[in-house]
Amino acid sequence: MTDKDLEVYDLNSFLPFELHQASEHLSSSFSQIYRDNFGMTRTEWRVFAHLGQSSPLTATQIGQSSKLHKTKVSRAVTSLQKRGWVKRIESDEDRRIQSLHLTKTGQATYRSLAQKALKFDQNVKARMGENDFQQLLSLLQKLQN
Amino acid sequence: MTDKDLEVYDLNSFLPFELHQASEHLSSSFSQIYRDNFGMTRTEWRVFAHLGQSSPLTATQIGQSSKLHKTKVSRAVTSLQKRGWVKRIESDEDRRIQSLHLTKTGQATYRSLAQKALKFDQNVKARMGENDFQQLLSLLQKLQN
DNA sequence: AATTAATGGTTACAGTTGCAACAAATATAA
DNA sequence: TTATATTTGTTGCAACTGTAACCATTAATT
Repeated sequence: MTDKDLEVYDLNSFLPFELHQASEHLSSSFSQIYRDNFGMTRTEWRVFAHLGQSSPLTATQIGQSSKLHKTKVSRAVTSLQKRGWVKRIESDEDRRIQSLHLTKTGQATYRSLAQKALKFDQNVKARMGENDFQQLLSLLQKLQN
Repeated sequence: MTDKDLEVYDLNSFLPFELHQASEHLSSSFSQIYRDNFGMTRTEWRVFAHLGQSSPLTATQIGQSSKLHKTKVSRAVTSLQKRGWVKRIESDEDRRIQSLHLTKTGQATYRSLAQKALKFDQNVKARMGENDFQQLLSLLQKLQN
């Protein structure tokens, strides 16, 4: 194998890998918080947070904006509902659709977790520096267009 | 809920979410390639690529640098070995350790996939622009320190 | 109106995963 | 040496996941 070949086959900066590792790094670190405090799985937390930020949402909408598979969303919603954090309201116009909301308890739980999440984010921001943090966010968004 | 509260609980730029979504976006897009061409799973591809880039590696080393759980690594190695892409060589010095290599066939497969991966990366780079791409990579690396 | 297609969401099943417990080998301590 | 702790890697089991098939409802076509 020549040097040129080595260059060609070098994946040290393959973007999907770097993204995955950075993502795993942060997510697994934050997962301790919702797991230890509320026994949520990663999927449940993601769905829950989407509902905390804007509700009502349909399952399909959550799937689109969270990029989670629809069966994952379906199961997470069922589980969150069983624990009393989410309630479903059937639509009168289209009876296939349920609009999903947080319950009172769910809202309180969300506030607690969201505050921890923001604290977490601020730690990262402090470590990276404000500029780099903002730039990273905007580059990530740009990537998805 | 006051405006100030809303601001506090807004997670629209929660970094773990953005990273996850960007990561999923790219990974699921590239996964078609190794799945369709070689029937590899995502975990297998990650392990395989690490071995393609530098070998020999031990399972523990792969786990550390890929940030994959050790059971995932263990199972991926077993599977890759069964398909004839990876071989294990037991260490004489420490018989707990196996050094892992690609076979001849594995190397050829790696070259094929790595080229596709680089093409994929270059597409992303072209869409984002060279500068943004490089900056994103370096910010991701910075994040993990 | 009757038939067909499309949409929202759930579920059965098989495959994948993470945790905890484990065996085997090596390192450390008594 | 013997006992204890640590490290490397695998496995049983329960939980989680993706695919495909499915039901119910609504939209489009005839």
